[in-house]
Amino acid sequence: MIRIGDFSKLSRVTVKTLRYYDEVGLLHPAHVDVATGYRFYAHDQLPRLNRILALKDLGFSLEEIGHLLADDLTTEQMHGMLKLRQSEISHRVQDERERLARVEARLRQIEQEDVVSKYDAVIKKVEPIKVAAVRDVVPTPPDQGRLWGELMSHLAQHQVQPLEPCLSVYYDEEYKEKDWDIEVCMPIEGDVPENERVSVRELDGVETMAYVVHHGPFTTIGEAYEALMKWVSENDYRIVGPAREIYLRPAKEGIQNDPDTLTEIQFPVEKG
Amino acid sequence: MIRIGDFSKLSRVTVKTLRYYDEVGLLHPAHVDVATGYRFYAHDQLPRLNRILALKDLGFSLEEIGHLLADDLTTEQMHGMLKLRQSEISHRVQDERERLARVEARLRQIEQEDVVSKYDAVIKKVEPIKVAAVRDVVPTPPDQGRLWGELMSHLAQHQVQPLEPCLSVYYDEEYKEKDWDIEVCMPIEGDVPENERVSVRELDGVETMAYVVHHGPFTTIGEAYEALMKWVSENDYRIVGPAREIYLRPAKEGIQNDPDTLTEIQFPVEKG
DNA sequence: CTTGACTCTCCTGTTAGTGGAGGCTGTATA
DNA sequence: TATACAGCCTCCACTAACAGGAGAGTCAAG
Repeated sequence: MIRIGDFSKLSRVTVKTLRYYDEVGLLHPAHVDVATGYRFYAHDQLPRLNRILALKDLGFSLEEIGHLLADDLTTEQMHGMLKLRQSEISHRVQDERERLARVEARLRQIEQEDVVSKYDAVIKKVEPIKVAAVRDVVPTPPDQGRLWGELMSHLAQHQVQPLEPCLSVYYDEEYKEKDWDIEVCMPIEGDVPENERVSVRELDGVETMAYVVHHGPFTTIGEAYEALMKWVSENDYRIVGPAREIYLRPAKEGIQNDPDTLTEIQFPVEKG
Repeated sequence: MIRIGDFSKLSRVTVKTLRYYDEVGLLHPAHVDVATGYRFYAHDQLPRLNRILALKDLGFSLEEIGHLLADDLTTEQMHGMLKLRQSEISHRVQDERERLARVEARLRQIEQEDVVSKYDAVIKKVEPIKVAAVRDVVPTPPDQGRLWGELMSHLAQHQVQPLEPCLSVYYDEEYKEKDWDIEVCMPIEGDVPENERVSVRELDGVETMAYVVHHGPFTTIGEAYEALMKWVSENDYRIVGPAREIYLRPAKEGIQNDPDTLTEIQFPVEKG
């Protein structure tokens, strides 16, 4: 019979941990003195403790270890648990490696430009969203105001309450000097009749959407695009769909340099 | 002014999380109604929230993010934090990859032998330990009994209380049919005079000691050695020192096949 | 006025233990 | 034999970053 302190030295497991394993039922002492509550361990409990340590080392939780030890499972079951563990760990490895790549991209950015970017790119998931939309080719982005006029008057005409926030989709794949293919969208609930100018449809949901939020006048929105595109390429993503601009707080009617607008720029992306 | 639910939809951050960030001081709402306690956010709080998400994505804790946002730090400080993060993450990646290798080694073992080994190899750290020892070449391991006799009588002669557990060190690098170079060791406290047979010294501590515990008669201890050596090679370690046998519960005087002995077998190892 | 959606605070639970307070127990020494 | 002290006990609080839920108050629409 070995007292807890000696068993702790023998096994190199702290006394606290041994008591905890007793409490959660992983390893009860061979004998407990009823009068004093002292725990006494037997030598032959060491193999069990070592099995616990080995399984912990493989990444199993204490609860899983409890089942593994209690259920006396078959080789196939053990095999299955290990397979599961394997896939979980390799996912974690993958995640951490991507995180590492992001950190390194940030480091490179700081080293090259010696300044911390004001833009923070993040990935999120975007749900599908029902919108009323007008799509057309306009000379320059500010000219989309005309499309907004069309869309809003159509909605007003049918007494549909638009939801917040509105957005535009930019379909051109490369940069253009003029003639932009733009769709202006208003999220709606319920139904609105379509016509030859106004369509009603669902914008696709996107699993991995990279985005930044631009705070400032529209005239400097190019910086946000630049920052986001740089982040996308440095983090080994590629753009797989049209960009969106979400007008979180739009400019006052037609004022192009309202200094207090808030615009989210989104790119659907995929790894590689 | 945006209510918490809408701000949650806008940012794709749960209401619970927003309340938590308020509580820990990461992001207080722009305004809180004193009467109702309702939180109201402003559009221009989104960039800050996105910065929080981006930093979280890089692996910073919320506490670190708090400092990063509050202290308005220099480029060099940011650089330093990122470097630290980089090294932490790459360590984690390394750890997880080693864990993955261990899981895969177990899987291979199950697939090849279709049976779950009764031995569980684990790595632990071993502290230096002061011992009295007798080292000599003996024909076969069971002949070390003679050395034990010498050692014990010396200790008894000087009235030194031996500590538990005793151990042997096996110095031969390759397997031998006969003539084993063995040192028998008794941990002691305090001082004992040496003589030409008995030395007193410190056994080295070992950072990474691989070990298994053998439960059963000495005659089958070969299986434990085999299992440990297999584990060592499968997990890409190599043996970098003499093996030790720790007699956790020794056999009754000279009985080679006491079925209830407990022996720990240790190999100092290194990665690669 | 009622309904239902939204919000509030407060409490508990999550992992695998660690740290500490306050109080027994067992042994060695004076 | 008294006492010091190491070792042991239980119970409680704490960790990170929230999630889930109870019970109660708030708001706008019908």
